[in-house]
Amino acid sequence: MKTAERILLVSLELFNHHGEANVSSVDIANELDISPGNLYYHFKGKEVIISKLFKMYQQQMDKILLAPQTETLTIEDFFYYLLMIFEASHLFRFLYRNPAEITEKYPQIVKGFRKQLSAKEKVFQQCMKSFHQQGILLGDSQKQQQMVSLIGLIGTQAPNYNLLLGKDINDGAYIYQSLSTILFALTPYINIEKESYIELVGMIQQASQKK
Amino acid sequence: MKTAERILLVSLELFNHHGEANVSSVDIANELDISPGNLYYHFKGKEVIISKLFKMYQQQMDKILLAPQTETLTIEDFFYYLLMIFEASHLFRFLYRNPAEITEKYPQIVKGFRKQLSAKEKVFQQCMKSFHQQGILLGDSQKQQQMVSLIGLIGTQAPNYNLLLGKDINDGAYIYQSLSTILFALTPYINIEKESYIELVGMIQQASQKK
DNA sequence: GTCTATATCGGGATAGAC
DNA sequence: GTCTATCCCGATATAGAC
Repeated sequence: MKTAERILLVSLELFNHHGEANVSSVDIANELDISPGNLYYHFKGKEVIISKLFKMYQQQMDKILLAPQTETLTIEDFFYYLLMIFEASHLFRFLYRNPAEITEKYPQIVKGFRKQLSAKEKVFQQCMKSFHQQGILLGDSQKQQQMVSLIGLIGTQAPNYNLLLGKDINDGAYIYQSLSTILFALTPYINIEKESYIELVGMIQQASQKK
Repeated sequence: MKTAERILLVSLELFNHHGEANVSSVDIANELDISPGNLYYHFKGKEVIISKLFKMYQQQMDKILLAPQTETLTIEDFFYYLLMIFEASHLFRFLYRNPAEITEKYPQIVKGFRKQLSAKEKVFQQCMKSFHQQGILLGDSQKQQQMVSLIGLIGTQAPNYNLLLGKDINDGAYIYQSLSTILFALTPYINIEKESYIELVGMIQQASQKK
């Protein structure tokens, strides 16, 4: 593997586990057993590394967000879809660990970050709308909007909340909890057959054990 | 006002607005028009300042959490109660801006922080239980637990989510949204008369305009 | 591409005069 | 209590040899 690629992977690993602010360029170089000078030959500072990592994240997410939005979207589809989004975000979870600092320190990525967030919310909105049109979802557009916000909040902040509670988030177990919580909030508003509901719960549990 | 007190107030202000990590001891001294040396005479470093601020927060919160938990707690009581908690947290919002870093950097306060969090969850649990016993709340204990977690997540992470969306959180408008979201999630599970519901929504709106 | 050595900068922290 | 001056240290960044 090329050095540049190794730098990116190791940086991602270290950022995810210790937080971007707690990892210096020297730390990265040490982990790779290369000199800081060499690191700087490939990437002129942490900023460039992070920009690159963000682009990688963006590419992955763009693919997921472009997943076909059929008019006959099922609840199961939607949760599978959420799972994919959450798993992709988990791989780049350092970006969500401290959004305030990251966006202040690296203003270049703020725009992309916000754009992606609103893209996600838009997709969620479309899903809700589709459910509503199919008669699956009860509740006016205001309720739908609230559901979308709640999904956004849970999806982006669940890792931080778990960190706050002192839990280790590296295994990604919180993803399963997030999906459960969303299902909990959504259930009263949807028409879903009991067996479909049970199947969905099963799917979520299965996903959690895959790790 | 004594210098020590002024230091605490100004520090809190700066931390809340710019984030603890972005405010150096020199920044604090400059804002107060005193020398860094003088600052260190009163508080030996940022750590001591933050410990003190956290204690102040803890005292405020302890008072609120000790509020009498009657067996006839109403939904309105509960939301008023949440409002008090959220407002107190808002005054010390820097503590929630980057929990991961704060707890790593200042291990002394971690214990207190977690203890307080679990105290809050415990109180929420009692409230849910009370509602259940009064026949106000539907749902088994698992649902109740999920509700408690959701309230915890919203209560602690809503500011960060709004920061992520690029909103200014200093006016505290997100508090109103948080209460609305919690009401949105709770409503399907509670027996509440239409007029009580409307009154509650009114209370929340009123609180938001108080600022 | 990779190394060593070094420069720079900012924040944290202290000594000693007033 | 408050100031100035200074030190220490870690992180960023670069120059130049190999």
